[in-house]
Amino acid sequence: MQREKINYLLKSDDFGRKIKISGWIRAERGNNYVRFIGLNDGSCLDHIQVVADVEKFEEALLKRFNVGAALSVVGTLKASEGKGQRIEIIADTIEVLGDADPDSYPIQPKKHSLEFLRENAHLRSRTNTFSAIFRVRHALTYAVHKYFHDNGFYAWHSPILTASDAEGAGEMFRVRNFLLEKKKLTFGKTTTWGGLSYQSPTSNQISAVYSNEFKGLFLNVEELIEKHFFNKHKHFFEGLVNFCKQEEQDRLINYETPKSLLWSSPTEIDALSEVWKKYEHTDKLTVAKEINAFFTSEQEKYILDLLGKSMKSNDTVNTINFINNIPITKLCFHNWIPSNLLDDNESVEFFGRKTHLTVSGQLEAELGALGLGKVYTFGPTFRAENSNTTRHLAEFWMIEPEMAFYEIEDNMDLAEDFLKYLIRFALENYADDLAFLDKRFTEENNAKKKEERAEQGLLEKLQSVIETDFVRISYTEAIDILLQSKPHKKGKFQYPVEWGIDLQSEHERFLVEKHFKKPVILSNYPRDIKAFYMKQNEGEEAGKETVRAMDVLCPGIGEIIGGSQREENYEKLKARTDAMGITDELWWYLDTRKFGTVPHSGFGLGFERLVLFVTGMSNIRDVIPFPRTPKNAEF
RNA sequence: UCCUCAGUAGCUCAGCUGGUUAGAGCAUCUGACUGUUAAUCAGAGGGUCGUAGGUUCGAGUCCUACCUGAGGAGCCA
Repeated sequence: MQREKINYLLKSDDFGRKIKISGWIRAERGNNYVRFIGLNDGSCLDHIQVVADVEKFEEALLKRFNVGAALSVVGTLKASEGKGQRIEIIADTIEVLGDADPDSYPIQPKKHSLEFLRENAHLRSRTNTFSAIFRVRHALTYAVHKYFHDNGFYAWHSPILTASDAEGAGEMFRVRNFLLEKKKLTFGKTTTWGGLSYQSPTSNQISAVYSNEFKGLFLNVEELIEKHFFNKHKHFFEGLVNFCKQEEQDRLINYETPKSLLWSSPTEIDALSEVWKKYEHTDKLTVAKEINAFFTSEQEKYILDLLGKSMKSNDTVNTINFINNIPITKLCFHNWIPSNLLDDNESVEFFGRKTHLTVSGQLEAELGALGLGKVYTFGPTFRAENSNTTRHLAEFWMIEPEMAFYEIEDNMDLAEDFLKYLIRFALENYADDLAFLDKRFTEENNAKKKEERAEQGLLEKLQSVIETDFVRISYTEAIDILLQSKPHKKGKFQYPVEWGIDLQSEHERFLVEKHFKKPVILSNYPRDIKAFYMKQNEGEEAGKETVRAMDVLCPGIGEIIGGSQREENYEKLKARTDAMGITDELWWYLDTRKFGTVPHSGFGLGFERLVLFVTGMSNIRDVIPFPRTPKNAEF
């Protein structure tokens, strides 16, 4: 028998028909005679009510109908006898596909905090709110592709791994193959070497070290050695020294095999421990000398020479050299020193050069547009910024259309039309989910303090966005408005307003939420606060040069789109890349201006910010299934 | 990374200027109830008060450090 979807059944009315459904129990009530089970299969927001006559089922089976369990039900579709739902299913047979122990299943049939559900992100798609959010997210995903396809764009897969770090869009994640590190010891755990166990530092301890004792990351070697090598991890150090002593380089690099060889001589450990005890409270140079005496071979001398040198020096370079020159310390120290300080050696790079995770596919998208006419990318992007806000993620999805023969005004037209289309698509196709989110939004909003409340409901807001024209003003006009605004005159802005500043979020919020009360497109920003590739306006007085940038700001979430017309003039662009010292690296980008250059434009839309806007959620971590933020990559 | 706030039962939270045996609602378990709708009623179990130090005769409460979370800022999408 074929399983039917609940969203379909809830709309049907051919009563008396035998059907089969499967889903998860969302609600369960009843008495000694009859049980009511709310079953949801994710196909829609509502669940369908399954009615089970107690006498038809074994007591042992009935006991397994707990919230969260998965059932497969065969029964008859009927008009409901009770109030609250139109139809229900009188069950003939019920099979428990998967039990959910009520003692340990975390999702209860009650309202959970978003924080709690975030920590249980693997199960949160089983809740009303999150299933609605993710269905809307799907709607928007689909609408993006549909819009572009219908409007003559081609999907363009720009690379995720990139050697260019010139986009200027924030910190990047380094991509490495870690062939060496793969062999390193296990850290943050108790490691047993030759019958002795060592508590190695955890990453938390290490970051604590960086944030406090070594602020700024300029490691004072003496301190490092003293505090961490000796004091805190002396056992580890003892092992380290011994390890250096015994292992040849090849062995070190092929670390997996020789574990059994590591501690062949317990007397050496004892001897070293004695040395250690003697000098525990004396200065480290004495310790170094004493250790020096302990070593005899040429290799040992070499190590000690380096150790001694770096102990006397304060600078990072020497530390790194020291660490890199002793294979085992290199392996160990990779846990203690940010990897970007180590191994800028191209020979160990997988791609033969430094590579990163992309922060933007724009530069490559331009290459596509300057051949295919109109292209768009829709893929993941990565920012290594330590940002902890409700609108930033380390991994997020970005949509970047890029169009040849588009001036800045065409770009704005597209951005506005595109946004409206996406919202309209969601409203038309996922009305139930949005109605639910609207209700939720209103409840949340009413719980807020009066001055923080949004004036419009969610649906009302979305409707107004698709019906009204976005405000379009220049940066200069925006500054004028701000200068004449009440908060500025009363000194309420925390940051001063003057031509040339980058607008702070308090300024943007004032423009969008207080002054215009609708989406605003700002354009023509000062050149000096924008990226190198933006087209420079002509005939402007010195010090007041602007570029054809545009930002679309939306109420509640701020900047949702950032874009520009691109500089298509080879000389002007080269002047900017020269100034930044990236001309050589970007030869291929400049080539597009050398051969058949044309005016072109594009923008980037942060997909999660769009989902935030449409769902009315307030934290970006709740609109992506598994958010990545600093210190969080669970799931 | 900075600022502010928070961390007490499975969840949400109360716990006053330090003072005897740390509480409530929901959830769970047991029992009652012929159609429930966040079911209802009666009872039971459930806690290293984020971690480590410190002050004190005495710390959930005060101090210090760290960890984690939230909100705001910066960076941006």
